[in-house]
Amino acid sequence: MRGLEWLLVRMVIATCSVDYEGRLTAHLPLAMRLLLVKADGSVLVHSDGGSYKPLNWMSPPCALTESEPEAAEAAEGVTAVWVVRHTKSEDRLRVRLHEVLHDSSHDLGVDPGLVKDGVEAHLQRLLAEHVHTLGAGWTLTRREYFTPIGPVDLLCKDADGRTVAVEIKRRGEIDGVEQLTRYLELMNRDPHLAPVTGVFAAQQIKPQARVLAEDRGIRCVILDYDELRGIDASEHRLF
Amino acid sequence: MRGLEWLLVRMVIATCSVDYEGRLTAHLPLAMRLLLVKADGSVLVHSDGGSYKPLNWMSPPCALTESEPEAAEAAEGVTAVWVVRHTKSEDRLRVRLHEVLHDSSHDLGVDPGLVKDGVEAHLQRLLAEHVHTLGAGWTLTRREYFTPIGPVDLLCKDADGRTVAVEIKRRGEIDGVEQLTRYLELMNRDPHLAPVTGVFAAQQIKPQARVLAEDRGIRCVILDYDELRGIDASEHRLF
DNA sequence: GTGTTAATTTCGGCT
DNA sequence: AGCCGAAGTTAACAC
Repeated sequence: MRGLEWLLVRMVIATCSVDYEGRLTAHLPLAMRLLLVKADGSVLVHSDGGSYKPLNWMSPPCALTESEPEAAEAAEGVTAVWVVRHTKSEDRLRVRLHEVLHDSSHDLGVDPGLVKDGVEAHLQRLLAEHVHTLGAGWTLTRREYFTPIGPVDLLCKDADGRTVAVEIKRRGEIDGVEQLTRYLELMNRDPHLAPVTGVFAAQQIKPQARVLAEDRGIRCVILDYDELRGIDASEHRLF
Repeated sequence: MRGLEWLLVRMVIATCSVDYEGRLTAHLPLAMRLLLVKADGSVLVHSDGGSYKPLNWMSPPCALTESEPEAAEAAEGVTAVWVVRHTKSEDRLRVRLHEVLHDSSHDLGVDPGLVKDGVEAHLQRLLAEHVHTLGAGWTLTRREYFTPIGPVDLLCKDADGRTVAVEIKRRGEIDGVEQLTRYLELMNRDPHLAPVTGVFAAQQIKPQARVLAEDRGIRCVILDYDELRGIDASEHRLF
């Protein structure tokens, strides 16, 4: 039971080489690196640069086995060998440690978790409240209008009462255009709804997505999150 | 100049709260966490669980400023404040440190980098060399055959001289079928190319992707990377 | 549990 | 430098 274990993070600074075998094969030559072993057995191999992604890693659920090096390895300077095996798949990570400069463990306890704001769901809510930004006289029929193949983000009517399906993305790519196209095809088969036109609304629209959308008669609209949010200056400044 | 700096990784274990403002707004309540500061100024906030992704972070290029807490913060137990600003954008990360249990820095030096093998590019090269595995008498016309909406992985001719477009994926999902479908639609509009049929080739094909592909008359082929690579038994077993 | 979609995606390749 | 597609994507959410 995880609740009975110590929730420790282990930090090791050591020269090491790393081999991964699983969905692909990968190798890290001998160098000084930071090794993190989390409470759930997962292992992260970090260098001192790059982004948050480790050079190599093993995701939970997995288990670490620490063992003595074989004679041939010891002769090359290996002082310890870690083998991390994924519990469900055949993925394996092997870390050969040479010189260890630091090795400490710390109890972190449980984490309350991250609170987010400003993702796609918020864009949808904001645009639903300000649907007039899509055109004068536009009105909202429904948010999350359900079809057999999934929900249409917004169903609107323009000033002339024509039905418009709106697909909202933070970043507009080809996938989103395909998604909206499927909805439009389906809805235009329904004589109660047809004709339905489409709007592809996103904070950013990639050129290829725009070309595809406009080729299919779908209008592209760039959304400005701050503008939609309006001057809600009530929010306090953190910085 | 980065070359003149010490390439250090700093590891801090501390109770802290974290606020991020940038592409979204996010907050981490007060808890014990691991903070990593890399040589390029990037910061990672890790808990003791989850995957390799930090709870919160700042990607390079960025700069960290460590400062004293304001009086109100100090009264709440804050002992230090880190502000990490992204150099190119308005992204900001604020870490309020309370109790610090560990704080050490280590020189890692430069990393030789990761060597990968077995990704999609290799599959494409291998299948191009062994296009006969798709059918007796098949020949390769072109790799990366360009269309206005993107490159077709392989363009082949079958034993009867009919043109076939091959889409290669490591893992075959619906997106890949949609992609191939778009290519086929486009190419079949061109009287010089039409008729063109499709092959969806992947190491693994999800059932829904297979159904969609076959419903559209696209043949599905499972690729065996080891088989394509041949019996290169020279490679030694690591595990 | 399986499948689908979003992500502060990150990362590499190519134009 | 920007754009595009893959990733050992990971993670959240719906069914």
